[in-house]
Amino acid sequence: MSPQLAAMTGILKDRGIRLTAERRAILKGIHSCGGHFDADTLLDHFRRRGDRVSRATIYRTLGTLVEIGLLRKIEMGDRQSLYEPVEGREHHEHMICLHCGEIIEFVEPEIERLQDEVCRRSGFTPQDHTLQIYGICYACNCENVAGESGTAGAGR
Amino acid sequence: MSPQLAAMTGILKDRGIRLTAERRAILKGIHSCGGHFDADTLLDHFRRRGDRVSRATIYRTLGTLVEIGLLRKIEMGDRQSLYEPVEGREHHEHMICLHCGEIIEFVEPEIERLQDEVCRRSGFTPQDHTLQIYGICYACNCENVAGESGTAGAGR
DNA sequence: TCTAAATTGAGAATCTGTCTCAACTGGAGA
DNA sequence: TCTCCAGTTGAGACAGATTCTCAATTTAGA
Repeated sequence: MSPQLAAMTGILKDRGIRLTAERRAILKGIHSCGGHFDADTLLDHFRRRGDRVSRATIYRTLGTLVEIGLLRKIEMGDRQSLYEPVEGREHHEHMICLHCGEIIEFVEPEIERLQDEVCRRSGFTPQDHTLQIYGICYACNCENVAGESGTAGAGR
Repeated sequence: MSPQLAAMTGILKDRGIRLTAERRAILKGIHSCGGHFDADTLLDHFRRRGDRVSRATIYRTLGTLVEIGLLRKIEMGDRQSLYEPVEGREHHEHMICLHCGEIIEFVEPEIERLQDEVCRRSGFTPQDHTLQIYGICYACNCENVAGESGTAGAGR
């Protein structure tokens, strides 16, 4: 068991959340997915491996993991939510490539500070925020310059 | 017909988009709604007035208006989209009160500038972005200090 | 006025996600 | 190790927003 996985299961135990076979599988699945993933990807992952974890359990468990701070939920606007492990990483925002779907993380503390300032000015108490920049990533830009086959497509 | 409405219909004509009775009604409805609205609000608006515009037409037309830049679509994360007229207004972001649902607009050019800088650094070509801050608005803050009935509720 | 093409309406379909409830199970205590 | 029960699960119904389908209708140019 990887140290991260061990840490996660430890946190569940500490919180008095039962370590069921399904939850173990989901934690493992999250790590094998790497970065960002959605509920359906995880469901497919289990189906392909022959593990049986129901849709309801996946959604429930992802919700629990968000609640206890092990995952972060990112609302993508295309009415599908993505999740990403938090594991002590800095709070970051996302650039999303409309061409290849790549998600690039970035950290810009000055933006965070300005947001806080805006809130203070309006007497607004911030609890959470999302900043997403949609556009074309470096790789797709290069490709397009090379290929130049016309419109990039990829909705939104 | 208001000058804004005239301008909007002019834009539709210029684009070769047919001016049907339903589209006229939707344009008028958008203006009478004022600020932010969702597809369902618009549908209700028509139902109450006795106008008959189908749900499909509303969604289709709103999509068209976003496409040609007359409306801006705001994804709220609770998997319902809001729309707002663009009509030459400055690009702004939103603070959303989790308690009363109030949407407060704000402009912060410095944040925009920093975003552009981040993109430039990554070779990312930005096309659009969304920044939403969730929290508790001034009015609800005051109310809570006065009432102090416990948790504010309102999920997320 | 005619006509082709665009648009509409009604309701089915889809897509995420949540809920229900009977069956199951982890793990604390005996 | 055994028991027990509160917490969990699975299957599928359900929900809400949005999109799709396709026949009927309408717009706008000729």
